[in-house]
Amino acid sequence: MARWVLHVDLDQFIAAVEILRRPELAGLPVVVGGRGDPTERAVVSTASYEARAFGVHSGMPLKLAVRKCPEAVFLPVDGPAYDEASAVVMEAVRAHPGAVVQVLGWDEAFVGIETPGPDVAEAVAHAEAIRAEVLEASLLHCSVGVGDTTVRAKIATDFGKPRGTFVLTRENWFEVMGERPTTALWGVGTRIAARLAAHGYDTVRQLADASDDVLAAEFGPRMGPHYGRLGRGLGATRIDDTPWVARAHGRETTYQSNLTDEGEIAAAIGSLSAQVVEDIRREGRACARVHLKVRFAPFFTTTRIRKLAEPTWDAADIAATALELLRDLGDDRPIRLLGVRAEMVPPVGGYEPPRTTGRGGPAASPPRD
DNA sequence: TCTGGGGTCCTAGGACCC
DNA sequence: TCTGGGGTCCTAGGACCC
Repeated sequence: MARWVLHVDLDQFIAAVEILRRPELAGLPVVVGGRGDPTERAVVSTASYEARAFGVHSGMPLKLAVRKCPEAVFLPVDGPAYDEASAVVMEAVRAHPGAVVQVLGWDEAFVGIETPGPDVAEAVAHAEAIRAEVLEASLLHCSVGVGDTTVRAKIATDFGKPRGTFVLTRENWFEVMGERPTTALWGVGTRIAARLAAHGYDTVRQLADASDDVLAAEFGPRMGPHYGRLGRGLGATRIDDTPWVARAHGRETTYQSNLTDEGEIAAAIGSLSAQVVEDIRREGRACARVHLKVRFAPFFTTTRIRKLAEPTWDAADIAATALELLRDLGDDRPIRLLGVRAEMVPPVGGYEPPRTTGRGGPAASPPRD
């Protein structure tokens, strides 16, 4: 018997959902982001493959996207539509025989599979079946990475895109990844890569061979060795389908014109706090700590945290604490962005694994003792 | 070009207690 | 006068992912 990790990832998910309900957009460059107005301060959530051919990609300001591709169709983000499509997809994945499913976001999930024999072809057969089942249920195409760890499966998916399957295991890890830059790893961004490069670790293979002592001295006793393991493709081999429990909910808004007026700022914090309270009420857990995030013009962002004397459900308490945090900053530059986050009282007994799911979260977290 | 909005986790250092 | 070592709690800040 062998254990495999599959990573299922929908192709251009958000754009695909939009094209599904507006078939006349098929084959056109489609860019989804913000309110769909490329003159506003907002960024691209997803671009269709046709738009990507013009150099448009996720995270790019809409203002830049429209320059790169003036003929693109710009659409607003419609979260509820993606929630609905995602639910259909995940239901199809969960229905696959033997699948243990850990959802990572709207458009991706890990699937644990056990096969009778050791041959990876058996895992690939599951991957192909899941792709067909997802397509049948949702009319959406996906790609699947097959691996012997979460890290390898996750990275494999990119090589399978679009509409394909790719296998990445101990057997071909270094052959495929060894000479690639460390940023090709899930969990290594440009900052970490720069610090690794300062020690002479530029490629995945160099990181894999790095000394744990050097890594620990640079990144700490937990994260250092963790990066070494990433370089070797190591990660979880077993998928945990424990439902994810939110730690916090937050709301933030980038204002089309900067805020300077005190009353305007207080009103903005009040509105954000009210939205946050709606979200934590749905969870049934009170707010224990308030986080304030502020981006001052031109582009300086900072956050502050304050624990509340007593957990609260009251938006006015949260707003008052957020305003206090802002006042304590003593910075009166114009504000581009405000965010209020409510960190919730942990459930009795603390949080169960998995810790790294929900939308976002550090990709492959180091193991905890 | 001008940088969203939703998240999670790690590290470091200070305060405080024993 | 000089001041250990362990533990916990808290905040600030950084990093990453989708």
